[in-house]
Amino acid sequence: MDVRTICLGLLTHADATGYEIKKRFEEDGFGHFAEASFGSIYPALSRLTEEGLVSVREEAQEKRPDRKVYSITDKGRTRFLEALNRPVQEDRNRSAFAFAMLFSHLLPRERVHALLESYIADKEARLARLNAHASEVHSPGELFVNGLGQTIYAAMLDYLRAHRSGLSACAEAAE
Amino acid sequence: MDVRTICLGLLTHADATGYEIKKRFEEDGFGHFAEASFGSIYPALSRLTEEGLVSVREEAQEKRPDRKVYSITDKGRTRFLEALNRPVQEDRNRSAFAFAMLFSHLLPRERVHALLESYIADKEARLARLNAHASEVHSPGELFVNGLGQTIYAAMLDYLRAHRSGLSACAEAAE
DNA sequence: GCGGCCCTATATCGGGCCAACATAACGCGT
DNA sequence: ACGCGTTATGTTGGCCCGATATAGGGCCGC
Repeated sequence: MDVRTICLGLLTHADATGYEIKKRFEEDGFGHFAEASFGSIYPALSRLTEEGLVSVREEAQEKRPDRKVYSITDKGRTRFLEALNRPVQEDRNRSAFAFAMLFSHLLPRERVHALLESYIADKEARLARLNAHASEVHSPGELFVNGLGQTIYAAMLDYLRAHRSGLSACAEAAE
Repeated sequence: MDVRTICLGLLTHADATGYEIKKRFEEDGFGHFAEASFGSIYPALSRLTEEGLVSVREEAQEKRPDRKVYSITDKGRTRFLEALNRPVQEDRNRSAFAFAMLFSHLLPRERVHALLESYIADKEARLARLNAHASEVHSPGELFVNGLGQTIYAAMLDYLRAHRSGLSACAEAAE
């Protein structure tokens, strides 16, 4: 699932600029499963244009940089379907928080506590965002993925809240 | 949480070769939160050696490549603690499965079904591995992270099983 | 009214990281 | 005798991210 494919997917919904592609994933909360930085989106769109998988129209704006609005072409749609039918890669997750918790016995109690609390706050915010967005979801697939995300965050929050005090206590003893 | 830090962390537990570092994360099931490929582990260990954060002893084996067993140095432990006390990066998750499900209305019913079933089987296997490893866990931190992983997988499986038939039905209608 | 900050918007660059490949020998099954 | 899986190290091409650059607009406080 490279960034070019992610861009093609977004463009099957609606035309968009590179900036909008990035924002949409963040706002819709699908960032849990797929995201990309500007440093990969802009080159991806350039190359998709070269390959004829998307087309561009430049909308000159007064006193702002030109908007480059990208549209997916028929060739692009075909290529996207091919990508969807290739074997899917395994999930890749990386959590610096979880990694740090593996070494909680090496950390001061306050550090473990602060890490836990800010992690919980972050997950709460993400859950709320997904929940807020659930009503304006169109396709059954989006509803499914939104629900999956909410399920994961809710389960994590339950667990984190249930174990927050226990871990901090252990860290204290080892300090 | 770069690969050098991950390697240092593993080496606080026990000396290891590059090969063993990779295996340990896979076997222990912590691969959900942190993992690295050989293509980054070996260069990471070389550079850690240059920087004096780890030391190497070569164990020549007959008729096998030499094992290079790495040990963390005092300087390495200090550096690792510094890394643990720096602000943690946000989680990064990428799921080609979830991304594909966003476009289930573009896919044939059998494809959606096959994707779902193999995804469920994969998560079941990972949950089982975490569960099997829970008994041989030493530190409270590891127990916490193991439990967090199990919680996530269990919640995902509940959700996937509850919604597997619904999604396939929708894909059929759109085919 | 002006300095600071966030938002829109595009783009590049260094460096990190991965997948695939290369090498090499062993043991096990068939 | 052949292939396959496991131990073990390493390189390479290419993808991707984070930081940075550029640039004007709007808004808030002072």
